[in-house]
Amino acid sequence: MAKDNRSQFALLGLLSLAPMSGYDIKGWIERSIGYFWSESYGQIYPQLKRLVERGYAEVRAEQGGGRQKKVYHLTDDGRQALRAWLAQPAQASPQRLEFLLKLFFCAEAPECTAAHLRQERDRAQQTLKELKAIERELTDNCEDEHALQMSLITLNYGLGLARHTVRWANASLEQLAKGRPE
Amino acid sequence: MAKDNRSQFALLGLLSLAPMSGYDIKGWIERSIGYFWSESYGQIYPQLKRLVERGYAEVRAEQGGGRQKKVYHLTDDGRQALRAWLAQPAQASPQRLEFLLKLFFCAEAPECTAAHLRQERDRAQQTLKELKAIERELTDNCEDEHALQMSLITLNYGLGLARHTVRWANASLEQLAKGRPE
DNA sequence: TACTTCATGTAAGATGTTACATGATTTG
DNA sequence: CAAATCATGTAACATCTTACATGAAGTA
Repeated sequence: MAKDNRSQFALLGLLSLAPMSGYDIKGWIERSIGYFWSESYGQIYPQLKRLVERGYAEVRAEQGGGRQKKVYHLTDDGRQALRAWLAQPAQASPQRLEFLLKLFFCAEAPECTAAHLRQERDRAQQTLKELKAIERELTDNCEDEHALQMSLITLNYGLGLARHTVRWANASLEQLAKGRPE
Repeated sequence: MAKDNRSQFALLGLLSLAPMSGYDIKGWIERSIGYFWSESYGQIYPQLKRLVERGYAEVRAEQGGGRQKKVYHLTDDGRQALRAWLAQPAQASPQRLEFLLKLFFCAEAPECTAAHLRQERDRAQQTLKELKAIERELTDNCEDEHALQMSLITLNYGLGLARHTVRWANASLEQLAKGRPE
């Protein structure tokens, strides 16, 4: 496993939950960790191929119903690799928050400030709704207790973040209104 | 300005605050927006060249003291381009939070969970310190009132996020301890 | 039949980091 | 004088998204 390649480990992790196809993986990501991780097909399919090359996964063709589908199963080596990665401390994730960048420079266009704040607040409120949907999905579909606990921990991070964003945006809008009554 | 190229606009924005060299820009970023944006020299220097090609900035050689230095000044066109970008709504920033990814999959290695939570808490506490330093730096060095207000708004986001992270990590650690007394 | 969803994949290009090369100036 | 900092840049590589190509199966 060359350098670090986080996509690879994201796939490994998903396969640790259940055998899946590339298409399944995309859907799973969106319905579970989409609020803090994403992968495109342009990553998924080539990386799955590499997992097989490295012996971390095996493919089995399945046609449960009719459509042909390549289901990837984690191997023991794959599980080992995942565990080794989990044992390493996480690298700091350099974030790039475009809305903050725009806000930071809004001294140059003060009339745009409120719109950015409102947009971000609305976005966070939307996220809040989606996270609650994910919460239901997880509590219903997850049989593994450990996995559920981990899901709820990560979910709580997202929920708290979204709430913080709403509060912050509202407070900033108020402050803005006070500072410039006109 | 081809597609969107956010690095380009980050540079434009920084030049709107003051004329700067590539080296200055790197330092400025670290000392002001580093907690939500970063650029490497590999981006900065080529992009500055492109800004000049597009007429958004002008270079003036300066040796105020001795070292030769290329100071980039924003042109009117550059300021226009920046304002046009600021008027557009910010795109959603797809985040990739590695520590959440690891936590999410920690059902596979439950013994690693607490370490990840602690690491992230410590990281957030460190960030908190740094943000307070940035706060001092800004309030002291910033003469433009608008710019200061924008800085404080973005800073408050960071402060709130860091505090949320600390609280969340501690709560999760507690929950973890309760759930598995051994 | 037409549209949507399921399903896999590739190619091109944008984006971004790391490591390296170079050398002047300042500080200890 | 040595080390750190100031200062600019490039090349190689890694990463990631977008758009496209293809086609089967289910649904209106």
